[in-house]
Amino acid sequence: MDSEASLRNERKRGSGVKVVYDILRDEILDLELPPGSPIDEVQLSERFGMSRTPIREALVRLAGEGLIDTLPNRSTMVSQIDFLNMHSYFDALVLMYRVTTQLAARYHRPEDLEGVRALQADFADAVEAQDALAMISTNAALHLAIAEAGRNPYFTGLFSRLLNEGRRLLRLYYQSYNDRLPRRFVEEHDEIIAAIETRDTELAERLAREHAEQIVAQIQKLLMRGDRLDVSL
Amino acid sequence: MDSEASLRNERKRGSGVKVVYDILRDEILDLELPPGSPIDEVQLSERFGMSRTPIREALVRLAGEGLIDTLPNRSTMVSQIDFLNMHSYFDALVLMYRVTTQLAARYHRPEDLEGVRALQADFADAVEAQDALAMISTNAALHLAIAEAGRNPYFTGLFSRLLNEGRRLLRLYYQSYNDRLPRRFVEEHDEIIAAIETRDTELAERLAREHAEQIVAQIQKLLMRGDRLDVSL
DNA sequence: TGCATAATTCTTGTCGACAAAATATATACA
DNA sequence: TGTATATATTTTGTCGACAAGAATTATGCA
Repeated sequence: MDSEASLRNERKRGSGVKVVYDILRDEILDLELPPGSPIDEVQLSERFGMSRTPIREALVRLAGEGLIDTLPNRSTMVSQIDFLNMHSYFDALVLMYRVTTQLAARYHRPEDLEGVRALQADFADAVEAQDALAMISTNAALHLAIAEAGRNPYFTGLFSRLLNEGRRLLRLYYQSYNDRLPRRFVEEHDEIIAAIETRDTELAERLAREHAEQIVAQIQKLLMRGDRLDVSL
Repeated sequence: MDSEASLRNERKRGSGVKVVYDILRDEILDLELPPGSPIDEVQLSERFGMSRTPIREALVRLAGEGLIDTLPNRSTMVSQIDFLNMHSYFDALVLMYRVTTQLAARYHRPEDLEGVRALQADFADAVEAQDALAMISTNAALHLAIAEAGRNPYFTGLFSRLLNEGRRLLRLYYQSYNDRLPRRFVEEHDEIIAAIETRDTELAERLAREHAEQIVAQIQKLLMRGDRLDVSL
């Protein structure tokens, strides 16, 4: 348990908050810290072997991204997944898929596509291996790389946040995620990348929309089945 | 200057960071702290009469929203306005105008429009009074109220951030902003509100787009004229 | 026993201090 | 005089401590 605390003295000055932030962020997105988990500052400070000050700064950052909720003067906990307003999430997700892909078709440079193709290969591997967790993260990385080729930091920022939310959401269901459908996603990705390469903005946008709607429909189907893990609303 | 510091003892526990955050945020958006201004923690702690700890947490929040840039172990300063990638900003702004207005037409409740109309009246007053600063802020408040009637926090959040950026940007030019054109904006607002009320999503979206493009063209014209204040790129 | 109040424990927000980086200044040497 | 090294100063990141609120437990009273 003190594998992290033992880094106490070999840590570079100023890296403290970033370490805590990165680790907690991953644990939240991977549901190792499920929604509603209490966040105890002193416990964290013991775990990471540092004082509460850098811990707190990391928590402020996490709160800024909506990953934790802080009640003033009272406890702070991992934020809930809002199943009631899910359509807001899907609307935003689909729109960001569309617009980032379209902008990528317009503004990408050839060298951008190398990275994108590498990530698409990773995604294909994950699908082939039926590794749902890897699928989730490689899919997010792929689409984020496409978004970055579109070179609009405002859209990329929101999209990144939405994909993270999705990572948390999908993690809820990843057991039921290994049917044959994802294989279609690989082909869809290939078509999207081709449309980007030929700078066909209209086609890229349309394919991205269809792709996004596929994904949303898939998630909604999972949501409807109600075989989700026991996590409070 | 110690009018803020004198609140030392009458301040409620926990309100410190919020006070500092709000004040600094306003000062940055109003260009009282122009881009590039150095942020000195000890100076702020003296000014607000509190220790550096709450100051720092406020700065972390500001950095999270991109309003200040923090070089590790080195100085932190008010973030620059990125004139080179302005088109990214305009793209995002126009899209958020469109989508939030469209969603408002779909999802608003009648009582939402009361608030919207009140803010539109404020905007009309500001235009009538040729008060450019008030125009900027009332216009932002109006469109944000419309966005909130659309009930998608992801879009509202991004839009809010963009409108803030715009507030900072327009503040650069507000002297040259008092020609006759804004009067058209009042009428356009009225049309948009009417379209929302009749739940004509398509019309609302189209009007919002035209409105946004008007505004963007107006800003770009100001940018091109080059008569901007002396602020470093 | 049930409920309201008081005492106690825990957690959070803030503070002052200190040490590591970085910056500025001074000194040495060519 | 100019450059390089050493010293001093400033600024930032972190720490341990403490006090205010909230949560919890204990106590008193009907």
